[in-house]
Amino acid sequence: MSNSPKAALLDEYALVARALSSPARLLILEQLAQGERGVEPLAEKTGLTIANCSQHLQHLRRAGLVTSQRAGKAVIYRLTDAEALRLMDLLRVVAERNLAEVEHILRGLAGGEERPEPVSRDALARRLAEGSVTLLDIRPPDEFAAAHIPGARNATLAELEEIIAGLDRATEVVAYCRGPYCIFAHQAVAALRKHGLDARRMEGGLPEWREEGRPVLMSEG
Amino acid sequence: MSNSPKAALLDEYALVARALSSPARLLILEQLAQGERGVEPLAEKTGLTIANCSQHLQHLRRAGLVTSQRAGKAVIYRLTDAEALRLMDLLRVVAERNLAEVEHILRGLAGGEERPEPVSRDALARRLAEGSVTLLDIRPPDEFAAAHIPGARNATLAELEEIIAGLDRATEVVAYCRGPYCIFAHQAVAALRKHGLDARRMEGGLPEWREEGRPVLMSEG
DNA sequence: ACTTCATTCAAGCACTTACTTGAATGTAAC
DNA sequence: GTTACATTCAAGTAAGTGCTTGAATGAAGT
Repeated sequence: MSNSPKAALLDEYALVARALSSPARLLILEQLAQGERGVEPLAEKTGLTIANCSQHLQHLRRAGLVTSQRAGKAVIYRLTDAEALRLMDLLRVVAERNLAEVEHILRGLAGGEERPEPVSRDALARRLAEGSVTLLDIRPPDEFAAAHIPGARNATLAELEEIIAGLDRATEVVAYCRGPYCIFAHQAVAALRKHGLDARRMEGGLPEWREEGRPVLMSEG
Repeated sequence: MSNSPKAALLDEYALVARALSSPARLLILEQLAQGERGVEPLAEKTGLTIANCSQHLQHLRRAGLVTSQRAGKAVIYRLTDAEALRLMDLLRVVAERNLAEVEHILRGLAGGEERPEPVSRDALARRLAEGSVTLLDIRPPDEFAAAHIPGARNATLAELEEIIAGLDRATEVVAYCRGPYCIFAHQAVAALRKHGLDARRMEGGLPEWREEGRPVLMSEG
């Protein structure tokens, strides 16, 4: 029934899935989804040792999900293409739809607040154009500096409490963060709603926004 | 940086990917993509022992990719939703795009023949309506009997050589099979082209055709 | 209740994977 | 060339995975 070439193909497909089957590698992919990175920055952001991070990166490269390129002493990794991003997102979608545990965790993140539907990127773009929305970028300042959506205001979760008082309570707040696997926006929305503000998440994150060719402010180039 | 709920979410996403990271489970999913099945038929089709197959199925169920349901003494498994199908297909797309090994295997399947672009399901549907195409279903007879595209003629690879002589050489032949991971159609197209016929594969397989709501002839219901 | 049958569970084995540590590679600057 | 630095390699250990075997569950029919 299954001759050799079929088995060989399945091995390759399974290899791709296997590359996605480690939480550490998903963390790395989340970082790479935001932009290309060297090994050391990736290791620092993900909390892995450098050697371990390098091994994971090679695993991802073997699976075709990332590519690497030397730049002087450093090796720069990046996602191979947008399909990698889609694969990451689809994993999340399947898990959110079908796994009760995920639903439970997301409810916990909302901290008792209701969990409104996210705002589509299309809708957000329209409302940004007409100025009828406050956009918050809930990521570390260095990532905000590297790239963010024009018009967004940067705030970490820690800073959020301080700036809430200064926000216009009449306009809706939309929060976004790294993307597929980032929970900052979830937590920010919960905090904002706890203070009575009308807050929602943007659907997806910065990588998806950029992938669609929408405007992004970048630090270099 | 990564607090506990985030790690818990990543564990769940990784669990989904892990479920897809075994060739045996991909084989099972390929079967389930065609329709719901009990454990024993799945074990037989995939060449796994029943106990082993059952374990794989439970792995897939924990990942939310399949659901089960008792029917008398038997337990019927099926794909949870169309997202599972998309995930399977995206795995294949990434592998075909980025892994040289996959390209190599597919060239080998073509047996030296050129490898034409597949026919889109839309185009095939139109040409079926106007009768300008010969449609071949390259699957085992039992699977053909269970469900197939109206107007298709069933032929296994073994039978193909015999029927080639009887085919109208003026009309293009389109072959399809199980879907994402099935190579029967690839091999059939190579054999047909070797005999000088104008043959191409249908894009995807029966599961994708059915998923789009196109007509399917089924044995029961 | 007993038997039959499909499926699942549990234990054991060979094999693989993730992470750590320390050495090796390769590039750039002096 | 020597030194410094980023990354990769290699070896070792603990934990996990896939498959097999044989027993256990649970539903149907007698």
